[in-house]
Order: sequence, then structure tokens, then C-alpha cells
Amino acid sequence: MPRDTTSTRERLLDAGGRQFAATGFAGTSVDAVSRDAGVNKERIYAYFGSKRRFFDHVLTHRLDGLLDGLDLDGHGEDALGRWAGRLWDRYAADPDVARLLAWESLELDEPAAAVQRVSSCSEVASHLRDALAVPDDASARQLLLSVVMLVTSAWTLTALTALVAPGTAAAARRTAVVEHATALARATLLVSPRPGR
Amino acid sequence: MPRDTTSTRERLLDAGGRQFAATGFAGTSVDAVSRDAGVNKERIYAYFGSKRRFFDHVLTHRLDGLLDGLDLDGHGEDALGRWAGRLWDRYAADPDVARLLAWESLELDEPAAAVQRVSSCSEVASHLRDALAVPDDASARQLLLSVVMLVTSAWTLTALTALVAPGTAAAARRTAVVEHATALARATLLVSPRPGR
DNA sequence: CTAGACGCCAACCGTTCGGTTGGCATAGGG
DNA sequence: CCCTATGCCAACCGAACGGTTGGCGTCTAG
Repeated sequence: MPRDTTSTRERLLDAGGRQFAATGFAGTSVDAVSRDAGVNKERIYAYFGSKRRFFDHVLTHRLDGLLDGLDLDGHGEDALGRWAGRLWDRYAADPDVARLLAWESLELDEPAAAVQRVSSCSEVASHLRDALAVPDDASARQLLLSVVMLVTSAWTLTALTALVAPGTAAAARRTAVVEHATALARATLLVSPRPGR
Repeated sequence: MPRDTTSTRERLLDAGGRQFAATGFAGTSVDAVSRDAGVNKERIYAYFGSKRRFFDHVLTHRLDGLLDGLDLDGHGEDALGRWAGRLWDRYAADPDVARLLAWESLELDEPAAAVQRVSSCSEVASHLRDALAVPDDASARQLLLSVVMLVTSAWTLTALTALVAPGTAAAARRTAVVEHATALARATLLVSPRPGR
């Protein structure tokens, strides 16, 4: 068997994503992750330092994949709505990410710290800023953060909707989420203080 | 010091509510709860059986207090909106309950099992059924569940709103939540299948 | 060809976990 | 006034926790 360190790292991150999403930070043991990955747990400490920092790496990794190449098409608030829709599709394709974000906001000290850290963030934020005429990068970053989290919450809400109304088609729930996220994003824009305006 | 068993139970339930709300089920140790309550941890097992069943007791206890005497005033969808507003006020007065619900839905097997178990539930559900012409008790119970959970999520949403717009007054955030919850409750009613209609 | 750096693992460390046990003190019925 | 049931606690249990260590095998620079 050839030696492949990047594959080892990847297997650990994948297993970490599964385990943390399923049982949270406190509920997941480092042993379980290493067992799931088929790798000795000492590798986690060699690669990532501590359980806590490993969680950050896992979340950042998954968020990078979630936001990679997800750009606004066009300008105006409709573009924001379509963008939220495609973001929704990615959440639906990989429910673990939504759970990871929920866990982080509940049990970790700094809420959504990883969201602000994600590498694709500033790029998407600048697009949002251009399309929506938000003055500076800091507030655009905040806006992006809020929209991401809104869609996350909306995803949970539709899961509930599905529970209440089992027959509802997934497509209908998707459009409901898009409109919901768009409306809330507009409201967020509205209440957000804009200096120099 | 006089012996007072109900006070011992109460102190454990209170401490359990604080600890579970702060760090979740897996993140809370039975020792920490007993230390917080100033009671030996063996009492938890004598009174409630296991850590898991103790969590159920804590959540049911807090939910009973949350929903106690919270009735619909009047009829129609506006009444539902006002009801959601008062529910929101109670959530705001005791944020622990919202966190407990969020924890349960994330990390425990059966989502919202305690919500369906709460003693005040059927009473409130019958009021909702009358006001909104929902056919049978089962679907009314589901409706109540969804509304409660919607408002719970709304709590997360406003926490985010506060983060994005720190200067926004709490009152403004409340009305936003009420409208939000009302609209979503109406949507839930809309997509919910109603037999015999 | 060889020396050392490095990926990797088995085994181990002290601590904390959920849960149990034995006994002391007290309350209340006879 | 005693006897039993019960509230309560200190101490304990095996297991599992996050984290570390020593050494084995394998790549690679010189």
C-alpha cells in the first residue's frame, strides 16, 4: 500500500464531518473519528493540534466546498434570491454542513467564527457588495454571514414542514425557502445601519 | 436544616435546565448538575432514573412553565399571530428553553418528543383547532408543534439580526419575529393536508 | 548505500464520565 | 419510645475520554 498523506488527511476530515454532524462536538470522541476514518487517532493531533482545532478545520473544509464557485449571476435583489436558491440546493445535497453550523452556533464559544474564516467568503462578499450597493466590506461580510445562516435555519424549518405535511413536494419546499430567505435578506438589508447614507 | 424533598427535586431540575441549556446533553456532566444544585448526584438517579430521562424531565418541566396559561385570545389567524407574539415574549424572558429545544432537536433521537409529551399541549392544541378549523386533534397537535418550533427558530434568527444590526431595538426585533412566525404558520396551514375539505 | 526525517500505529497516561453501593441520619406510625 | 422506611451523601466502580509516547517501517537527500 503506497503512502499518501493527503488522502489520510482527507479521510480524517471526511470522517470528522460525519461524526461531528451526527453527534456534535462534545458528543463525538476522537477515537470514534479515527475508527471511522481507518486511521490512528494520533494523526489528528499531528495534523490539527487538538480536538477543538480539528473541528474548526472540518467546518472550514466543508464550508469551502459549500461556497466554492457559488457566485451571484447578475445584479439586484432577484440575483440574491437565485443565489440563495442555489445555496439551498447545496445544503440539501449535503445536510451535514447545516448540522455542523447549528452545532457550532449552539455549543462553541464564538458563534460562526468559522464562517468568517472561510476562504471563499470575502470573494462572495465583494459580489454581494457590488450587487446590493452595501458600502464597505465589513458589512457585506456580515450580510453574507446572515444570509448563509438564514438559509441554514430555513433548511431546518422545511425539514419541519416535511414532518407536518409529508406529502409536500421537495420542489415546493425549495421555492418556499427561496422566497423566505430572500424576504429575510431584504429585511436584513433594511434594518442594517449603513454609514454615509 | 429541615428535610424538604420537593425543594431538592426543584433545585436539581433548575440546575439541570441551566447546565443542559448552556452545554447541551452530551456536554453536560451529571456531576456538574449536582454540584450546581448543591445536591449529591445520586439523587438524580433516585428521582429520574438516568441522565437521559433526567433531561426529559427538565425539558418537560420548563415547557410546562412556558406554555402554562398561554391561550388564544379570539379567533382567526390574527389571534394566532398574537399568540405567537406572547409565546415569543416568554422565550425572550427565559432563553434557556429555546436552547433546550434546539439541543433536543439536534442531538436526541426522537425530535421534539418532549414537545408532544408536555401536559399543556393538548389543551392549547384544542384552542388552535377551534380557532383555525383544523379537523382533528392529531393534526392540531402537529400544527402546535410546528408553531412552537418555528418560534424557536425565530429566536435564532433574531439573535442573528441583533448580530448584524446591533443598534436595532428589541421591540423592533420582536415585531419582526411575530410577523415572521405568523407568515410561516399560515404557510404551514396552507400546505398541511386537510381531509374532508 | 546509508543516515535521518517522517508517516504511522499500538499502547499507554491521568482524568472524568455515567452509574452504583453501604451506611448515616431523620421522619413518622405503632 | 422503638422500628422501619426513606432522604441523603461520601466513596467507589469500570469504561471511555482527550491527549502522549516510543518505536517500527518507509521514503528521500547526500
